[in-house]
Amino acid sequence: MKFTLEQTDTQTSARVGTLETDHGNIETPIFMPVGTVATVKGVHQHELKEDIKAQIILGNTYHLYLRPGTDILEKAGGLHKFNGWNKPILTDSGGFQVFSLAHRRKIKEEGATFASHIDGSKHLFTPEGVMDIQRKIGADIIMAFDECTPYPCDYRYAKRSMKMTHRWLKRCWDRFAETDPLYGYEQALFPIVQGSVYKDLRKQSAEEIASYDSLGNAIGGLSVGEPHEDMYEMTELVCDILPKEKPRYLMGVGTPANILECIALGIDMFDCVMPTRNARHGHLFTKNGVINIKNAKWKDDFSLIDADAPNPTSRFYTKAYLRHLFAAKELLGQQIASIHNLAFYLWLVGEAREQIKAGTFLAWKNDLVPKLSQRL
RNA sequence: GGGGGUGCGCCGGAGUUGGAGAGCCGGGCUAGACUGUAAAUCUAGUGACUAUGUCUGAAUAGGUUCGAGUCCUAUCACCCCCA
Repeated sequence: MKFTLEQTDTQTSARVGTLETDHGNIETPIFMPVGTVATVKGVHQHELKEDIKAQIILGNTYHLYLRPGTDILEKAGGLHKFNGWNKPILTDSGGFQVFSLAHRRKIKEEGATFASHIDGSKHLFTPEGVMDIQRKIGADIIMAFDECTPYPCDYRYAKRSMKMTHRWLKRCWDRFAETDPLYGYEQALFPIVQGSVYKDLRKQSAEEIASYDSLGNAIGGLSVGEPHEDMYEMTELVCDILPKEKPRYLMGVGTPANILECIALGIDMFDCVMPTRNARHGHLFTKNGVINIKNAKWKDDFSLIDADAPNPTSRFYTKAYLRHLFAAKELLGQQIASIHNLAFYLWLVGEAREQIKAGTFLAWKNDLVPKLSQRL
């Protein structure tokens, strides 16, 4: 795996690069659709490739380990073969589930014990075990096992948690180093910066993560409810410390505006459930603002969902039809909306890339950001 | 034509053995939320008005009663049985 930094913006810290993997190249900045349980909900792989233009998708270690289970994924020959997606995959480690399933788990130095959200069975996730599971799943990029701290989080807890995440990282790193990929292609382990919203902790953590000879680095523990200013401040601080020649992945972010602002701060990779989850709830993103397609005002609006969209699906169906599908609770509505939102997110990062290359990124971003949150 | 039954919110249920209702549960409708997915989920509102309150309201019109959605009479509508 190799990252080439091709260009850096002169007015901001935005970058253009290419990450080469054994499953193909990823042009950064990039947005990675989330496919927690081996599927980007409601979207076919061919739609991801042809309509949405996704270059890499996510899976989740915790969910895939519980179902279908690593034995099935090994028999299939890895997640790529199992779900038919032959481009790059990144798996999250289960660190986010330490946060989101907080009341179902206990954290110890050894690892985290979960009560399965499916059947209540108990499972111990250790840094070593999570590396082994991710070897079996076979993603191109795998994530260190961390604790994603909640917001708000008091300083003492944030500091103690961060230090444990660092110790867990060492254990992940060692296990990763002493094991090999199972399916004949390279895997890369990305460590994760923590430290909540505390500058000194973020600095310490970024320095610790930067000391590893990783192929890329991630920033976690943000977009958990903190003010946007805090998110941006922490991102900027951490980006200044992380090595420039390696890709930087901001985990779980975000809104279209968040993504543009964080590209400007030097982030190369993003993932978020927002485009897919909100799509299923009738919330569409466009470059002119957001549409709640369930609203009555769209019932006889026969204009296209997004006449300017780069993808065919958004230029094929009308708003009135899509609203009808949501009103009737027809599955196709959620599928169309998911394709639309993901295609918009991929357009957004692709256009950002072009604007950086052209030297017009800052003006373009500043013009677009206020429009993105307008309600249509 | 005769007999029996049922009528309250946009709809479907529940409930009301004369005593507190703008009112229980679903649905529908109208909005809102959603950031490394326990999420095709969750929350709120949904009689009117001059609106932190007031008024009207249990098919319609009367009656009995301190008090009626509940009892009585008539009418109307729907359902069932008989002819």
